[in-house]
Amino acid sequence: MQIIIIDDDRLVALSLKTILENTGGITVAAMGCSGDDAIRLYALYRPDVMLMDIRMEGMSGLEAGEEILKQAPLAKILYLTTFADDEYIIKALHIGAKGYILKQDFEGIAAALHAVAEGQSVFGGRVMDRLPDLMKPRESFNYAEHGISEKEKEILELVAAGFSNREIAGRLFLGEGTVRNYISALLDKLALRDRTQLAVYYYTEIRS
Amino acid sequence: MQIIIIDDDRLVALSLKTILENTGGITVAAMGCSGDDAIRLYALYRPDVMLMDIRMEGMSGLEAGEEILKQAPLAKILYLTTFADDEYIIKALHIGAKGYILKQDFEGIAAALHAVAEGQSVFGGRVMDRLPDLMKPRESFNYAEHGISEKEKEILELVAAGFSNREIAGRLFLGEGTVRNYISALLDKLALRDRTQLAVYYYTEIRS
DNA sequence: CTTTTGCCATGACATTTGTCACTTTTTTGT
DNA sequence: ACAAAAAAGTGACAAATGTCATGGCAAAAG
Repeated sequence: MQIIIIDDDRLVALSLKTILENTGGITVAAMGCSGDDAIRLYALYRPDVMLMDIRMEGMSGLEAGEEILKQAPLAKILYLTTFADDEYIIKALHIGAKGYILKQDFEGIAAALHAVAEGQSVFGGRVMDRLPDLMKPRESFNYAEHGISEKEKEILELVAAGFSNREIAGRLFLGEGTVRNYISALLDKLALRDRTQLAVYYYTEIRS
Repeated sequence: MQIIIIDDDRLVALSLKTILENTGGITVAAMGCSGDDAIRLYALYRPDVMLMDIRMEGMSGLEAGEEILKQAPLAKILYLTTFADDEYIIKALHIGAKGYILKQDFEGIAAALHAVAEGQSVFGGRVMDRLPDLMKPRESFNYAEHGISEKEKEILELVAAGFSNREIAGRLFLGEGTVRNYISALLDKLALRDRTQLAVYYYTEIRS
């Protein structure tokens, strides 16, 4: 398996090369220390896996990865990082990286590379711990606990969809005043002030 | 590395055992075909990794995994499945599984096992494709594209937080009428009707 | 049978909101 | 320094919104 290592700390890059080439089955085709290197070397060598630091001077690993994937959508990029930063994790996932592992887990990097080469995606232990938080478990909101009736729930959803009282009334075959009353009741029960706060509440607390 | 294989299709389990034991470094300590087997065998052998089918007769792999993790929080469970089902993926992540790969990718199972043994988490290619959807892509909204200025953006955020015009004016040291004008401009640019739709837009399009 | 309760409606009212035309102030380019 | 452009403000107005007190009505409860 051929890989390319990109890290702006040349010592780290060299250490990785030494470790990985001695674990068998891995050949380091080239090494670089910047995002530009990454793009250039990938196009040149087409390695099985690209092992890249996510945080570098100048062009970040993410931008470089995005560019590489634009040119070669099947490229396999494995990011290396020193800490599990939520922002980076999400962005890495979004651009289509094949993994995100911590430099601390250096014993596992070889195994991760093999798995990535086989088409799997790999995440370091501590990185994984962050994922469930980012991926909302979608804990269903309990309307009953707040004393919200079925009809009130319906109205709340329409308000949260951006409809006016008149539109809601038309949709539910109710009087416009009735809708106003329902909204008043909702505002009271949820301790809010106006329909906009109702919508905000819906998106932050209910649909979270 | 010692593992346990759990699959209610004995033929599949046997095939896996044969394949894995011939790839080197992997020993199958035991095999089972139910959730109960999984719990019992895990407690008995304490394997490095538990390779388990997620879909089984009776107790599902998920329930068994939950129970195992309750008794041994550090247990490493790698789920095997035939298809990438969103529901299962989320639940598997939530209970703390170390991976979720497809049986079709059998060439990569050994590599995945090694990575998991080293503490990483592994996801099959097709499984990974589903993750960004489940995890809001949070693709940074481009305010400039809609001709929205910095101040307008600020106001939009305050509206989306549920503040009234008076409150926004106070917070930004602006006149109340000015705030209204800004909101009018925003509504015009985004082709919306009122502040509530503005909040809805914020949560659905921007903060996705 | 009445009483209560929940759901729907109405009308009056104060407030907030959105629009518009226009002025003042500040920034900026040259 | 001066004119153009952008940002901030004003006031008037119509429409939408939220509150409240009140009443009809049907089903459930007593």
